[in-house]
Amino acid sequence: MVVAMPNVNQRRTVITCTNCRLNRYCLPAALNKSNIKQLEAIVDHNCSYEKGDHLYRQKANFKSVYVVRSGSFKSYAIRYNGKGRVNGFFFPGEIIGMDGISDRSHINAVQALEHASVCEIPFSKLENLSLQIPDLQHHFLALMGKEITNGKEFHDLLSSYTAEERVAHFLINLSSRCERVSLSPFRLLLPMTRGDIGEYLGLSLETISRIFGKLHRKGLIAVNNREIELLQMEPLLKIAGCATK
Amino acid sequence: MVVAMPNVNQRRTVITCTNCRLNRYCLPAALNKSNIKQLEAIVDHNCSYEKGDHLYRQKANFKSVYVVRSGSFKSYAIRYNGKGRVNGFFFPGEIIGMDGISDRSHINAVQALEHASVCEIPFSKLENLSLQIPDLQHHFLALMGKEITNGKEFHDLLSSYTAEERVAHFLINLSSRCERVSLSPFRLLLPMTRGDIGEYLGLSLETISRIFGKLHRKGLIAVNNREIELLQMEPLLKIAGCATK
DNA sequence: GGTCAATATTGATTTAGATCAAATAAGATT
DNA sequence: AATCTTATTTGATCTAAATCAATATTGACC
Repeated sequence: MVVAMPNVNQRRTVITCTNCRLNRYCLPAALNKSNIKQLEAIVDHNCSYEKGDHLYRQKANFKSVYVVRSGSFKSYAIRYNGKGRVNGFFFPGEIIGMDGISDRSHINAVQALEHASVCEIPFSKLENLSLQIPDLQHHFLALMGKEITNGKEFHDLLSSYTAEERVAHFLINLSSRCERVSLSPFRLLLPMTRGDIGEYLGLSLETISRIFGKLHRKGLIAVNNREIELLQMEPLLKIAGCATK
Repeated sequence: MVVAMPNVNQRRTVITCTNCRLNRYCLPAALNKSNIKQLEAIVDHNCSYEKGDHLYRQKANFKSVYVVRSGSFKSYAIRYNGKGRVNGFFFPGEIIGMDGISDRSHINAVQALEHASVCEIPFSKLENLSLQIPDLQHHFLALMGKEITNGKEFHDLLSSYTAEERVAHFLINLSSRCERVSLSPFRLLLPMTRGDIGEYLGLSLETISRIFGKLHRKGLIAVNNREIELLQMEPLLKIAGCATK
C-alpha cells in the first residue's frame, strides 16, 4: 500500500482560481492577484456530476452561481401548461444560475449532459465581496448584462430566423464558444441530442436532422452522429446572419 | 404677462425620487430615506420625448440606464442580415438600457411610442453608489436578474407557444404591468401597432389581427382599435399558460 | 372638412416546418 | 455477443401561420 502517490496526486489536483486554466474567461479575469485570493476564499472548487445529474432542480432555492469547469450542462423548464423545454446550454468558463437571482428561486432546472464539474460561488458572499472589490462588481454586472443581450439576440433568432438560419447560428455560436476555451472551432462534439437542440431552437428534432443533412449536402459541414465538422465558415456565417467582415 | 404662475408650476413639477409616484417600483424601492437622497443626487429627472423620438440608437455608446416615468417605448434592432425587429416594450417604472451594460454599446435602439418621459441614471455613478449602498447593489442585481428570467420565459414562449397562446400571454403580461402602476388591468390602451406586436411575438401583423378577432368571437376580449378590454381573465390566463391558482 | 398616409381587417393561397410513421444506428445492459 | 433502449435519419402527409391581395378604417396634416 503506497501512501505517497495519492498525496502527491491530491496536491496536484488542488485547483484554485489562480492556477485554473479558465481564469481568463471567468470572474478572476477582471481582478488583480490579491483580489483573486479573496475570491478563491469564497469559491468551492470541487463539485462534480455525472451525465443526467441535476446541478439544481426547477424551483430550488437560489444560493449560488456556478462556473462550468469541465463538461457541459443544459437548462430546461417545464411551464405550468407543460410547454417549454431546453432553454440553454453551458460550457466551460460559463456561468450557471442567474435564473435564480431575482426571485431567489431557480426558474430552470440544470442537468449535466456528460461527466462535468463546476465551481460553486455562494451568491451572498459574492455580493459582499463585490462591495469591497469594485472591479468584481463591475465585471459581474457585465456578465449579467451579457446574459441579457444574449437573450435579446435569441429573441430575434426565434422570432425571425428560418430553421436553416437557426441551426447555422447554433453551430457558429458553439464554434466560437469552443474557440474561446482553446478547443477547435471547426470540430464540434455535440454533448446534446437532436431533440435538445430542437427544443432550444424552437424546431422539431426531425427538422434539426434534416437541416444537418441539407448543410452537409451543400458541403458546408460534415456530420458523423454527434461529431460535426464545419467545413466552410464563410457561407455558414452568412446563413447564420453573422457579420463576416 | 404673469410671472408668478409659471414659477409656482415649476416648483410643483420638481420631481424627485422621494415624491415620485413610481418610487415603490423603481430603484428607491429597496432604499431608506437617506439612501434615496443619495440616489436622487445622481439622477436626472427631466427628459421628455415625443412619439417617434429615439431615447438612443443602435450601437450608441452606453452611458446611462433610464426609468420610464410616463408614456411607453419600444426597443428594436436591425441585425446584420436585416432580421430582427421589435424585441421589447417599456412602461412606467421599467428600466431601459441594460442592453448596453456588457459591451458599453447598445445593441438595440429605443423609440418612444407616444409622448413619454424618463429619468436618466448615469451608470458609472450608479455603480459607485452601489458600492456604498449594499441594498442598492442587491436590488439592481435583482432587477438585472429579472431581465434574465424574463428572457428565458420569452424563449419558451417563442419556441413552443401557438399564435393564440402568444397573443393571450402578451395581453395578460400587459395587464399585470398596468396593474402594477395602478392602471386598470382590464382596459388596455395599446401604444404600439399590430405590426410591432407581431414582430415582438414572432408572428405576422395579420395573425395578430386575426387572433384578436378570434379572442373577441370567443367573448374573452373586446377590441376597439387600440383599446382592448379583457372580459374573461380565467380563460385568457389558461390560454396564456399562466397558473390561475 | 378634405386629402393622404399609416394602420387594421379580412379573404385566398402558399409554404415551412410539424407531425406521423418506419427503418436504422448507436449505446447501454446483461 | 445478444438484447434492449435511446437516438437518428428519412419519407409521406398535414397544418398553422405566412404571404399575397384587397378593402376599410383611423389619424395626421394642409
